[in-house]
Amino acid sequence: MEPSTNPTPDSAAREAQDAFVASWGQMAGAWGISRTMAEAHALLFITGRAMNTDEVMERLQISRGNASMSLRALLEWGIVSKAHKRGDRKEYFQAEQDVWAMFRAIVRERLKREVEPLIAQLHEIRDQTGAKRSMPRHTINPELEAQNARLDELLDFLATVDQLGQRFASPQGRGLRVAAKMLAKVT
Amino acid sequence: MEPSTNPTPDSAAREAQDAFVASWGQMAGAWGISRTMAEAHALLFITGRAMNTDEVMERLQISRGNASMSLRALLEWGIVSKAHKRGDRKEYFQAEQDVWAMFRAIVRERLKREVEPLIAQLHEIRDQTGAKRSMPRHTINPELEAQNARLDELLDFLATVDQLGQRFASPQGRGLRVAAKMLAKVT
DNA sequence: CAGATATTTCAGATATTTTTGAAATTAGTA
DNA sequence: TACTAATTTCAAAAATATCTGAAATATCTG
Repeated sequence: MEPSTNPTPDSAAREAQDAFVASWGQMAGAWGISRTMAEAHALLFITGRAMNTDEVMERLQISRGNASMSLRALLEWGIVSKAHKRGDRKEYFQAEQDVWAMFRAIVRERLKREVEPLIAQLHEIRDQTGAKRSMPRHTINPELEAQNARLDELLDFLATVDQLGQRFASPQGRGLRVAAKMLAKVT
Repeated sequence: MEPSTNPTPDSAAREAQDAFVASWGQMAGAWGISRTMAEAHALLFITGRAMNTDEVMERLQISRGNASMSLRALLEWGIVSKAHKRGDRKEYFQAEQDVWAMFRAIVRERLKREVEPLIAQLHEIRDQTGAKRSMPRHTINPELEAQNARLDELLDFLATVDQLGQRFASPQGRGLRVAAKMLAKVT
């Protein structure tokens, strides 16, 4: 004897997992990643298990290629890591279980991929239309000056975001969690 | 005499604008909004002018329908506002010029659209598999307990994010700018 | 090393999102 | 109110992004 213990063994857990995967997957679009990638992450996170490619494929009903690419991407984001099982040649994947560490990894990666390149591009654009201070008098053009001021403001903002992010999302990053909890309390 | 002042009057400003629009537009995908929406915002922000639909269409080379939808979406995000010119029946649109106010509006909107609905959904899922503390003894299932603990951790995290966001991105929101500048300095 | 298994890659197929453009609606003017 | 201009809507078209599946590559095992 072994099946048919009760109505269903832990189908409740299973259903909750599926619902979680679906919810997490819905968010994907709004954050610029593919649904599958979000779902794979959700599955690994909520089950807390290390799963191999075939298990993920099966559970999410996706192709091998898709599973491979999605899991790789999650590794690159640093929120999933590899694991191995003795006597099993397959690679296993497990999600970072510390929610704050996961969040820090995501912030770090977005800064690196999106904010920093943007800052670099904006600096180039800014330099196209004159150095920060003092230009030859005759060059002064109020419109251009105003435009440059807007760019400078934006660059200043982005630099602050980047600095703050760097500091509080550093891998050890005691920072954020403590700061957040503290700030959240202060009314 | 009027054209051909020099090589080009303020074509430099124009070129910088185009470059800025392109850079800003590139980010769109990663943040889950359409390229056009980002470009329209970039255009209004960098020029600092109030423009009507036709000007935006012309400048970005997009259709009327697209311009209408994109500008409307920007209004809903609260980072663009309407303006009117005397003797002109057209609606004009201008971007919020304060970068920090713009950022606050975006954060507020993302919390409302993405984080809060997610929290609600996760609570439902959480409730499916048992109340937070104390269950009938016989129901205890270590796997399920662990899964619920993960959900609780995540919910706790999201609640903190939401609270913090609410506080520092409130419309007046002195909060963030000051806090950010302060925190950024502390080494 | 040879064979077996696992993983990656990527061209083509699918699915999703975005855009167009013209008809319907709304708002302004005389 | 009748007319005109401005704006919105939305079905269909176009553009993008995502996914599949099988071939190519890499890795493991004896």
